[in-house]
Amino acid sequence: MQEELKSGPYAPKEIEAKWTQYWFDNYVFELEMDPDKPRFSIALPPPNITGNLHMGHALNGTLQDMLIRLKRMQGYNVLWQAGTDHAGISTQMVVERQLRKEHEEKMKTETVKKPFSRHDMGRDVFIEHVWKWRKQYGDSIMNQYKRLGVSFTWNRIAFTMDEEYVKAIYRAFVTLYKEGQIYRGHRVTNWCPRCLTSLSDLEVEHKDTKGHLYLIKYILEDGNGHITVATTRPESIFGDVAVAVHPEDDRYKKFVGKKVRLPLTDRVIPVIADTYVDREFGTGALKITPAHDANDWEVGQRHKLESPVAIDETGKLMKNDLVPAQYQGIDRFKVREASVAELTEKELMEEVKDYTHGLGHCERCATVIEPYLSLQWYLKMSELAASAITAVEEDRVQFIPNRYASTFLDWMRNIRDWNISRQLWWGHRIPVWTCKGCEHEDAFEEPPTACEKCGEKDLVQDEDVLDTWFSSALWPFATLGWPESTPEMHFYYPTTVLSTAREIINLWVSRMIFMSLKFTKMIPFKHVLIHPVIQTSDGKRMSKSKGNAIDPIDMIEKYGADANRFWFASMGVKGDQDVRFREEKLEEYKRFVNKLWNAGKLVLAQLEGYEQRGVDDKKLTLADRWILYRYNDLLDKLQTNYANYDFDNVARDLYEFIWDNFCDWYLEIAKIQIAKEGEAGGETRTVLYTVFEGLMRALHPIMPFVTEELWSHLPKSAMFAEIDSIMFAPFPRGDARFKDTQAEDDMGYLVRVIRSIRNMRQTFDVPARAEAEVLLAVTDAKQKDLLTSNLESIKRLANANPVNIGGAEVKPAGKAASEVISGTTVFIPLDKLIDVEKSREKLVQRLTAKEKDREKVKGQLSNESFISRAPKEKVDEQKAVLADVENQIASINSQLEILKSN
RNA sequence: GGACAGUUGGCGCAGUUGGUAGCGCACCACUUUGACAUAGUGGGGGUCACUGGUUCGAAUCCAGUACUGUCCA
Repeated sequence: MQEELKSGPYAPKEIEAKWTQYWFDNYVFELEMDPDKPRFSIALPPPNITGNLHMGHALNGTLQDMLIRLKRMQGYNVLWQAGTDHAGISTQMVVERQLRKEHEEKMKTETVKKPFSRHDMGRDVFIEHVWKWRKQYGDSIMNQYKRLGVSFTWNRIAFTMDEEYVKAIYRAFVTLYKEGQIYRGHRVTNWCPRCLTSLSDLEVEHKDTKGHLYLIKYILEDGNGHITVATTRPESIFGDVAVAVHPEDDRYKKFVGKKVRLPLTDRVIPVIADTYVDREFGTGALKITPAHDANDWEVGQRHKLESPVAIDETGKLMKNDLVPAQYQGIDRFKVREASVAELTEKELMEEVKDYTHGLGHCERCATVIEPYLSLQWYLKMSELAASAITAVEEDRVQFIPNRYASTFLDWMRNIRDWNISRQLWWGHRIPVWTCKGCEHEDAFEEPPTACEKCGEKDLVQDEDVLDTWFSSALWPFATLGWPESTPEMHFYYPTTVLSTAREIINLWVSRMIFMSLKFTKMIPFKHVLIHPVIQTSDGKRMSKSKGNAIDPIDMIEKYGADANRFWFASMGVKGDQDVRFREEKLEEYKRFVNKLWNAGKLVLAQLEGYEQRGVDDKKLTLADRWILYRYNDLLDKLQTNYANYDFDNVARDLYEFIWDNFCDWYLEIAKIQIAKEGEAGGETRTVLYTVFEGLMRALHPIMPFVTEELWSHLPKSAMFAEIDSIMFAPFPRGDARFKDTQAEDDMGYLVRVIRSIRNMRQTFDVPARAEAEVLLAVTDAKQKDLLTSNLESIKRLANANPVNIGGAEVKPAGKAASEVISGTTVFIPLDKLIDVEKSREKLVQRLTAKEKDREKVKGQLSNESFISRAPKEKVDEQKAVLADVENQIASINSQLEILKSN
C-alpha cells in the first residue's frame, strides 16, 4: 500500500474505497479468542432487513465502532456481533406490495381478473417469495454500513431466521410454554385492520387526533326519560352490552338496575354501576362495548356480560343480527357518519362536541387501531419482569445517562402480559401442535410426527407467528449459539455494552434483559448507552414518509465518512435529548479532516528519511516540551472521556489539540527549528514524529480512513513491524515523564507576547507584509531568557524584525505603541503610522471594555463582606486582576496619547 | 394527565466541586510567504428564558413560572 501520498486536498472517496478493500482482503474482521486477553463485546441492534441505513444507524454505528476500535487497539479480543432482523410485518408488507404490483401488471395483459391475495397464493409459496426477496435485498443495509467504515466482526453476520437462531427461539418458546408462562387467551387486543394482525401495546402509536365527543340519548325501557352517554365512537354502538355509571354518582344512582333501549336498534341493555367510570368524563355515563375496547372488556368480565363482536377484522360492520341491515359490511368510519346522521334525525343526538384525544395508530401503516376481541398467545410478565427490575435496581445493568433507568423501571413495574402472536406468515410459526384425534395440544422444538397421547398422525400447527421482538429479545445470546454451549458464548457473554436509542428501551432492551436472565442466568450487557435522536434542522422528526429524512450515504459521498463520523462523535451520548442535523457541521468537520491531511503532508515531508528513536529530554526546546505536555495531557483526557462514554469530549479535545495547539503553534515553530537544525537534526523531528504518529492512533477510532492512510506513510519503528493496519496498533497512553506545567506557563507567556505584537500591528494598521520593529523591555531574568531563546519564533510568527530585547530602560526614541504583558512591555515604534482615526476608534472601543471590567472588579473589592468572607486567595486573585486591568488601561491611554500628538 | 429533559452572542453548541462567560459557523478588516484560501492573522457581537431564594459572590445550587421537545397513559 505504499504508493505516493496524494497531493492536493483530501479526497475521501478514493481513500475510503482503498482501505475498505484492504481491510476485507486482509481478513481483519475475523473473530479471535485468545484466553490471555481481556474481552470486549457488543451486539449491534439488528436493523430491519427492509430498511436502509438512516441517521440513527449511522450515529449508533459510529459510537459503537469507536469503542470497538479503541478496545481492539488496547489489546482486547473484541466481538462486534452484527446482523439483521426479519421484521415480520414490514417485510411481509413490502413483499406483498411487490407481488401485488407484479400481479396487477399481469392483469393488464392476461386473463387474470381476480385482485392479488396472498391467501390465493398459499402460505408456502408466499414464504418462498419472501425468502427470494430477502436473498436479493435483505443485506443491502449491511453493505451500506461498510461505507461508514464500521469494523463489525464481519464473518459472523447473523439473521434472526438463520437455522441456528431458530433453534434458540423454539427452545425459549417451548421452555416457557411448558412452565405455563405462555398461554392462549381471548382478549381485546390492538388490531390493525389493514395489516390484519394484532399488535403489542408498544407497536401502537398514540397521536393526538381531532375528533368529536358524541352525547347520545339512551331512552329508558320504561319510557321514563333517558341517560345521555358520551362516546367518541358511535359506530360501535351495536356492540354495546350495558351503560355504566359510577356507583356513587347521585345523578345516576336511580338508574342502576334499570334497562335502556339501544339507539338505532331494538336491543335492550342494563344500566350497571362500576367504579371504573370517571364521573368527570363526558356525562359520567359510558357505553360498554366489551369486544371493541380493552377497558370495557374488563368491565364486561366483572359483570359477566357477553362480548358481541360488531366490527370485523377488516374494520367493517359485521353481517349479523346486532347490526342493522343498511350498515352491514360497511366501513367503520362510513358507519360513524351515517349513524350520526341517523341519530340526529331521530333526535337522539344531544350534542356533538369537538374533542381531541390520543388515538392509537398502527406503527407500520398508520391505520387507526381497532381494539378487537380475538384469541392470542400471551407471555406472562410478572415473574420475568421482576428479575429484570432487580437487575437494574442492583446496578448490574446500568443505563447511561442514568436517568433512563427510571424510564425502564416505570415501564417494567406497570407491565402487562405480552401478546406474542401475530396473524402473519413471515416469521417464526408458533411451535404448538394440536392433535386432530384427541385435541391434545403441546409445544415442540422439532415438528412432532405423532400425538404423544393417542398416537394420531394428523396434527395441526398453530397458524400464528411470533412477534418479531420475541426473537430479537434473544439476540445477544442466540447469536452466540445458545442453547448450545459454544466457546464464543463462554468467551464473550455477557456482552459489555449495548448502544441504542431511547425509544427502544421498552420495546427491546427490557425484553433482552429478562430473556437473558431467564435463559442464561446472566445479564445480557453491563451498560446500556442511550444516544440522542437526530432530527431535521428545524427540530422535526426525520421520516421517510414526510420526505425530510437525510440519507447518511449521501452525506458520506459529499463530506467523507471520517467527517460524518466526527460529527456523530461530537453529538455523543450526553447532552440534549435531541440533536438537530445541520449540514454546516459536516462542512466544518470536512475542513477539519482536510486540515489534518495537510498537516500530515507537512509532517511526512519533514520526516523523509527519518529513523525513529526515543525523545531525548535534554535537547528539547520550549515548544517541544509544551507540545509533548499538551499531547500527553490529551491522551489522559481521552482515557477518562472514553471510560465515561463522553464521546463529545473525546471529539472536542482532539479537535482543539490538532487545530489550536499542533497546527497553529507547534507546526509553525517546528518549521523554524528544523530549518535551524539543518541536516544534522535536533529533536524537532523526533517530537514531530512522536506526537503525530501517536495522534494518528489516538484519532483512529473516530476517523479510521484518514488515519490509516497517513499512518501507512509514516516511517515505522520495529514495534510496528508486524502490524499491517493501524487498527491493530496500540492505543497511545499518556506518559507522566512529559508532564511539564512550567513549559505550559512559559509557552503561554510567549504566545501572549506574540499575540500582543500581532494585535498592535493591526490596531495601528501596520501593513501585513511589512516587518515591524519591536522593542521588548523586560526586567525578569527568566522572561528575558525565554524571549531571547525564542527570538526566531517571535520574529517569524509576528512578522517582526528587528526585535530588540533590553532592560527596563529600553524605550523607543520616537513615538511607539506599547502594551504590558506580565511585566514585559512590548513596544512598536510608529513612525509611519497610517490611519489615525481608525486606530483611535479601535483603542477607544477597547478602553471602554476594559473600564467596564475595572468597575466590575473594583466593585467586588470595595465590598467589605467579600474582603472579609471570601478565601484570601480569591481576594488576592481579584487584586491581581485589578492591577492587570489598570495596567492595560494605562497602556491603552498612553497609546491614545501617542495618536493625539501625531 | 404523569414522568424526564432542554432554554447561554444571528445560528448550532461547550461550560464536571459557585470566583472576571468560551468554541464552530456566519459577520467585519487585512493577507494569496514554500502543509493547508476547505487557510492564516486581528476584530466586533451575549444583563447565560423569567421571577424569587441561598451566598461575600450564581450561567452554575434551591423553589416557582413560561416556552420547546421526548417517553408513557
